[in-house]
Order: sequence, then C-alpha cells, then structure tokens
Amino acid sequence: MNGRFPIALHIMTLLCSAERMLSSEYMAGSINVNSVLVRKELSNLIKNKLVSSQEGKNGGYTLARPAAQITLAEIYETVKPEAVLGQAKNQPNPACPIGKQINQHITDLYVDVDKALMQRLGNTTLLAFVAKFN
Amino acid sequence: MNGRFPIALHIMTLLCSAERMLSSEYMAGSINVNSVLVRKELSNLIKNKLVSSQEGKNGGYTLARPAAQITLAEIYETVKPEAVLGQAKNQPNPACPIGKQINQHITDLYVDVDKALMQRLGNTTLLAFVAKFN
DNA sequence: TTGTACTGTAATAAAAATTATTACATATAA
DNA sequence: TTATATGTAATAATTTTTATTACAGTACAA
Repeated sequence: MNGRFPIALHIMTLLCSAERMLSSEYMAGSINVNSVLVRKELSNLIKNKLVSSQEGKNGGYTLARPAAQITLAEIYETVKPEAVLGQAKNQPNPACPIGKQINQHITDLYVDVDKALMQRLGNTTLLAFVAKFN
Repeated sequence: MNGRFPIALHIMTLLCSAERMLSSEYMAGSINVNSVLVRKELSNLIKNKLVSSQEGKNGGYTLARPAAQITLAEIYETVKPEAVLGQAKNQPNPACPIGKQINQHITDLYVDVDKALMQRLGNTTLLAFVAKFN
C-alpha cells in the first residue's frame, strides 16, 4: 500500500482550513513531499471534482465544494486501489480446482469489504474531520 | 499494498479443502509463487496458531483448528499492515499547524476504519468462504 | 508587452518494497 | 541411511513508489 490516501487527505485538510488559494509548493512544504507529486494528486482530485484550480500568477487551488458536502469516502474513492486488501501479482494455477476459482471469490469478498469501508468513510465529512484539529 | 492477504487466504483455502497434509511445494504450484514465499507466509500463520506443520519426510501443513472456528478476520490479522489505508513515508512539517497534527488524526481514523473492516471479515468463517467453491 | 509566479505534465532517475532464487541446516518416515 | 520434507538466511531480480529535472502554457501586474 502506498501513501496516496494520506497525501490526498492532507491536501484536502489544508484546503479546507485555508481562507485563500494555496499553491502546490506550499502544500508540498506542509506534507513534506515533492511538489510534482502534490500537483499529480491535485490533478486527480480536480478530475474527481473535489478541487478547483486557477492557473497563472496568484493562482492556486481551492475546494470545489463546501467541506460539509464532501465525505472521506469521496476522497478515498479518488485514490482507491483495485483490490482493497491487496492483489497478488501471480496467476493462480488454472489446473488446480482451487486455484482456478479463487480470484473470483476474492473479488466477491472485496466487493463486500469495500462496501463496509465506504460506509464507514461516508459517515465522516471533511468538515467534521478538520473540526478535530486545534 | 502487497499480495500477502490473497496468498494467506489461498493457503488457508487449500488447507481447508484438503483431506491430508499439503506441502509448501504443492501450494506454491497452485498459487503460482515461489515456495520460499509460501513457507514464509506459513511460518507466520503457524505463529498465529492457524496452521500446524510437521517436519521431515511425508511432513506438511494442516489447519490448526476446524475451519468453522476460523474467521477471515483472523487470517487478515496475520498479515495486517500498520496503516489500513496506506502510510506516507514522509514526516509532515511540524512547523505547520495542520502538518503537526495530521498523523494523529489519521491514526485515529484508521482505528475506526479497521474496526469496521474486522467486523465485516469476522462475519465470515473460512468454512463459509470455502463452501462457495464448486 | 514583458517579467514573474503560478499550474500542468512528460521524461527520467533514485530509492524502497516486493518477490524470486540459491543454499543449506534440521527433522522424520521408510 | 536415504529421500523428502520444513525452516530460514542471504542475496538477486523485479516492480513500485517517490524525487528530480525540464519546460510549455496561463494570467496578473508593472
């Protein structure tokens, strides 16, 4: 598992608590990762309509919608991996009665697990998450 | 995220549906990964008391307990990463009011998410999972 | 109309994590 | 006492993640 969700959530938290537009450089300084990586994640958040950007001088990024209307589920959705609990990169042996079926059953399980996960994350708005900060 | 959970679940499924002991070589053939990796995962499952092994000729592995008494939560527990939804490897800027607090809030969130996850996985026994196979 | 400060993105390099391989010690059944 | 297992360490290969460099495009403002 990689660091995309924490970074996306950090970005959204910064934007939520800021009064004005923020630059990717500033956010990279808070998160402490490379600014190109931040812009890549921002580009993804923009595609998913959670963030707006303004190019040019004095440009930057803001939330596209009120934080009370954005849930953590939506943020997770933008970085969600194909397989919640991990994906092996092998192809199980099709000659084995278990091997040939297991991927389908794991996929089915993951659908359920994802549902439970999204339900929990859907319970918390970005506003509520940020309200916990001092 | 890595492939440890699918591999552990594949191992447990094979052991559950087998009538006799299975060798790590055989399981590696079904999963289609290196047998040393399988033995490493088995070693971990043994530590967690889900699997028993017998060394020497005609040795191999079996479930340590009836499959009706093992839940998918217990299997996941053996491979669980520190951070369910991913861990960034940076140290957020302690001079930033958001940066200095975010890790604690992410940790708190992960505790809750993990609870939801374990609840869902605790609902399914290994026996029930394997019963879905033809 | 030109310099400055941004976003957007591609290409590449560096670093880290995962998986495979090799090697061998140890156990046990036949 | 030989064959076939487990157990585990060390190392190599591969893949993934993150950082860096470079530069095109946009918009403000002097």
